[in-house]
Amino acid sequence: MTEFPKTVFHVDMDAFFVSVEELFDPALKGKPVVVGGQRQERGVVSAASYEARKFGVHSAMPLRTAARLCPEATFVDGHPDRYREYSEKVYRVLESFSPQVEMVSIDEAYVDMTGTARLHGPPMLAAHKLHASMKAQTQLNCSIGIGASRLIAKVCSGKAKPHGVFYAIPGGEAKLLAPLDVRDIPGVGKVTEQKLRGLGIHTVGDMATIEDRLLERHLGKWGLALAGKARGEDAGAWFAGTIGQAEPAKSISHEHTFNEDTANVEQIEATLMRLSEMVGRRLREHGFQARTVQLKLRYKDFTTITRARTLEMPTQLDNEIFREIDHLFHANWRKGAEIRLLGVQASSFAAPSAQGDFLNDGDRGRWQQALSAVDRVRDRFGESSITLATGMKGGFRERTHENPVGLPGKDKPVPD
DNA sequence: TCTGGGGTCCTAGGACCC
DNA sequence: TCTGGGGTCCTAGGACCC
Repeated sequence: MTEFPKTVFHVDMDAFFVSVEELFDPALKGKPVVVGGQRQERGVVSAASYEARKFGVHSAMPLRTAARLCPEATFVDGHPDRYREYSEKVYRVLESFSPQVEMVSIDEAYVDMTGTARLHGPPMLAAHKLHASMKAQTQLNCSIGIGASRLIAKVCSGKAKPHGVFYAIPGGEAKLLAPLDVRDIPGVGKVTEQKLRGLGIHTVGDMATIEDRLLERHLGKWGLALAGKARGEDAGAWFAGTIGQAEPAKSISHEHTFNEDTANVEQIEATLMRLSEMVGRRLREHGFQARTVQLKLRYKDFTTITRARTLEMPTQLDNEIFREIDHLFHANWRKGAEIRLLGVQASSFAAPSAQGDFLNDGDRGRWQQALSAVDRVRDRFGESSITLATGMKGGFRERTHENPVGLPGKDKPVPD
């Protein structure tokens, strides 16, 4: 048996959000486009077209900054549903090239192409076939990096942008990495970069000359991992590991930044209720029961706290989540202080409990049934068709928008 | 020009148990 | 009796990614 050389593709969609928006509005093509919100809004750029990038606009930049740098840009709200839909199309294309596909984000994936030469030809040929197939089936462009490990492939896809292929021939990894800025290594952010600069380390090559223990002392576990490998030894194994199915989620969260800071308790509680509903809904969708519930609170001055509580009984119910969150809020809010952001997170998922016990559990059972009914209404009429009231004592109080739907109190029948 | 939203992983300290 | 140490759970904060 011949050992096939490990061949990993890192496939990165080009300006993904912008490209998807262009499919829905072809007039955007060739123009500077900023996705993420309107020009005067509080928020940041999710994605910028290559035309907008020429003006210095890039993702994570405040929208208002982008508007100043590029006044002629068209600002577009993001459409997560569209991106998810296209992400699935991308996945299906990749899956037709190899069974080992791992989406690492909505617009990026690792594909293990080891041993596929008979089917798809050598790596460069396979990559060009993938380009063509991607374009034909999704109308989108991607960039492809090829290497003997995830890290090498990832670095290569960066070099391939836009709409190119970059192949690191096995054996040349250390040479490829040496001139790179430390910041190009995934996992090295602003803070780590500054620490490294303080040690006189600017490139991956510099890193190779530093003693392991020094890196470990300054960067901990991660530093140690970087150290040996920067020398090129075992470079092929950086982040090597099985490429396969995504792991199940470990947490589910929603957060909201107010357009204007607020200390209005009703507005705050309404927001916490809405966030709790969104989290509960997704827990039920996934069949998860969460043991830990966490509140996130960011004040006007950007100081941020999180406060968590682990429950005796895991839950997936909006009202139980909200009860904990509301309690955490009142126990920790500096009363009267203006709030910029609120967040609700659920984590520590328990194995799905015995359904029977749960459903027969009196009050909780009724809530479970009522919320399932709410989920069905939302499936049919949209998210905004129905919402629970805040300050819920006892059963539901109805509060509806355009599409009024009555919710049951706990003694009333559940509608279908 | 103030700084989104949804995630993962790591560190560190305290409680608690053996 | 004057004080060990390992393991696990929980909480809070922070770095980082797209």
